[in-house]
Amino acid sequence: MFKKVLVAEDLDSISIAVVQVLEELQVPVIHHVKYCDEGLLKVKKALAEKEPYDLLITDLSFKSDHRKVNLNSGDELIEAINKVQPKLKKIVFSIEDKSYRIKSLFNDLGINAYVTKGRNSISELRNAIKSAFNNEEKILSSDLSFSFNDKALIEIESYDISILKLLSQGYILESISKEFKDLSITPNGTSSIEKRINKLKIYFKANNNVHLIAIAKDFGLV
Amino acid sequence: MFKKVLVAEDLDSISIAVVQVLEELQVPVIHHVKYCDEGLLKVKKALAEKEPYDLLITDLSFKSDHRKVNLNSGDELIEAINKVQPKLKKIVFSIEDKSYRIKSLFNDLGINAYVTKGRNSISELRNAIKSAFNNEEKILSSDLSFSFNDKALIEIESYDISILKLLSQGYILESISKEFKDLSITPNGTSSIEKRINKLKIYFKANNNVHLIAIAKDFGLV
DNA sequence: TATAGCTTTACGGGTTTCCGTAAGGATTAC
DNA sequence: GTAATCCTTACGGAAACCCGTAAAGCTATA
Repeated sequence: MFKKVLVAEDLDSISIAVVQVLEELQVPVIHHVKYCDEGLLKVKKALAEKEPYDLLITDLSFKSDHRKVNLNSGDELIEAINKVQPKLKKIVFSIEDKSYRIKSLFNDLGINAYVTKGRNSISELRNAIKSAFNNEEKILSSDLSFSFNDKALIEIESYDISILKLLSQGYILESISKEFKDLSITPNGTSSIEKRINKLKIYFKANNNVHLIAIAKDFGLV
Repeated sequence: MFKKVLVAEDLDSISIAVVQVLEELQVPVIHHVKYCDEGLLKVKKALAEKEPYDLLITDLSFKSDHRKVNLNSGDELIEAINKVQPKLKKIVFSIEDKSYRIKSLFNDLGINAYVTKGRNSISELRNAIKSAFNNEEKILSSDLSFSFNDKALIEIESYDISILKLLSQGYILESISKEFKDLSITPNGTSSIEKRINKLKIYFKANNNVHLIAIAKDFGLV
């Protein structure tokens, strides 16, 4: 079994249960942090001391409070860790169940397992830890119904997300076009952007921009 | 201390910790349900058997799965329970931290305490349980900064929410006006609705309708 | 009843979205 | 090299919005 595991989870009510699982599995060293920044620090320190972690279990969303932080989310934490210890095994344990988000975690951040917080998530988590230890790949908790071959959501790319984000911030077409030109994102003609928005509206069956953004919010795309 | 407590919480990772707290406080009877429907059933049954619960601790949002349910949220559960056992003490334990939502829980549903899931929520929860037992009123976990005298959000009423909801569903002004006439909600002229939207835009500092809905989604108003 | 004050509705013009058509440019096929 | 195709951009008219102003309706008060 794993020898040294780091848990990044802000909610104390949840971390208690996660730590319990690890204890059951007889992991000798279990560390727990409530902030992503702390997590990165611990990983770096462990590396420096030549006693690196061999597993990270992290949540995605962390509440913000008075404290100033650099890393705001599990995504950012993983991205930062990938720069210093890319081979660290990573399990994400989160309430998020949007396939788009989860796919990008596997494809872009190289996580080993994804477990959704749910009614039986503790046993799912236990299994995921075991599977990860046995070098299985792309482990998904069983209540997630989508498959990786499902082309539907994968086709929404970062370009679309950028548009949706700016729209949700109150930008009008012309401003988006300008912004894209500044960032040299192409295509950046108002017309192309309009067309892309149109595709998104058809795809998500939205009546208008307002509706589209409401749906995008529901899907967790922005 | 309380003698018989019902916990409604779908996430097993959290309910474990909640039950632990109750055990520490030496509550003799602790029941736990993962669905709101079950919760209502248990309350009714306990009443019928003349051994009613004296405390409910419930989450607000419950994940939906294959199972068909009548009650989808903690709000609905409380509303239903209020019809059969209005004097049951109620603590809400949720991640939600939007003052508008929380205020309505106290004012409309008569809950006794609200504890946000956070980095120190277990001790907050313990304190809230004790305070509720001592008949304190309107108990708020300490990380919530708003006050009940704060007029800001309380002025957003159900009329505004209705508008925001329809907007987020892709309705245009004219359709909203028609819908309101059908439901005999007044005012229902397109102009009045437009004016109200305008107020909301000023209030939330939104540039346009798209922006407004994005913000409303963030605030959990729709 | 008359008047003032507020709310609701109506109206109009400027802006943005919405949606179809088409021109210009790049890439691919042959 | 040329044609076909796709992608990007431009344009224009109708619909919906944004926002200010004014009329109509309601309520309270004297």
